[in-house]
Amino acid sequence: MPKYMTKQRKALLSFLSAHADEELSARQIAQTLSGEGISISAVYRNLSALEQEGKIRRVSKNGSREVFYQYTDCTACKNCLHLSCEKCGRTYHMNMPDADRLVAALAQNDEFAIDKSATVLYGVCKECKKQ
Amino acid sequence: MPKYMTKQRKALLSFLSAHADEELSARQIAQTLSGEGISISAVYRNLSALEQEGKIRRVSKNGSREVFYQYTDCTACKNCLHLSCEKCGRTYHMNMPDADRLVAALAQNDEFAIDKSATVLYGVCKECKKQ
DNA sequence: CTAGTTGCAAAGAGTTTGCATGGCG
DNA sequence: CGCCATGCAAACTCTTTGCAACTAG
Repeated sequence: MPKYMTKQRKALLSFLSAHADEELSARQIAQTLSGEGISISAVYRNLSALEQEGKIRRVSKNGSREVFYQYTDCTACKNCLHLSCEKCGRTYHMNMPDADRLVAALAQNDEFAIDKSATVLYGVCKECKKQ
Repeated sequence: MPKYMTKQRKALLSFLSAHADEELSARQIAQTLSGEGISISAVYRNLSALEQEGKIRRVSKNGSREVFYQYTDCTACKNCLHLSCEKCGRTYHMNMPDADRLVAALAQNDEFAIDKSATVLYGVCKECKKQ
């Protein structure tokens, strides 16, 4: 819950919104914004704050220790599945009817109750498949 | 590809096979086996070797930097989806027909080609749901 | 015997934290 | 002006690596 709008936070927010739904590492962000005069610790502190506010999602690939951040209003999609493209790194939000159909199918066959908010499906998206 | 069967490797393998499909951290393993006279570096080196041999899977929850290891022959299930129970931490291997049906359904609706080997579905398993 | 393994300690990478300084409101 | 946020450097955690000593085959 930030109280002041510092120039560092402003720079971070503007950078993030210009790269919505992309996977960015803290290093990547700090490096790009180094010209704006923001330190790596300020980046981390602001990312944590944004995460707590629900404006950002932390993501990581299975089995990897690398963590990325995504500017995505996650309060808006508590009930949808996420698809992550391995080529471009973009996250797609699966609309609820489709998600529910998929989840229901699985519940029926394997008696496994999927947690939609924790699950991410990896693959290749429509756009990247074309190329 | 290990050449010698040292007492350390023996202890590690016996511990792992006693906890097949469970998620274990390197620390956890090293701590439990400290009585057997195995150092943390030997644990890491052996885990890496086992991973390369395909006898172990590295897993991590989305958004977390914590990595766990699972004694699971992953060469056997290159073509099946994995279900991970958030309660007991066990991994279930979804049989291929079901997995393919799910993947096909998604490909049709959203034109997204799922990568089965990279995807893990999180939720609660049959057993844990009962309790 | 001799090459693969181990233990230790040092080196790394990524992230967090304490504290004095600086700036938003 | 007062409190919040920043920068810096130190601390931390997890993992990897170099090297000499040890040991399985």
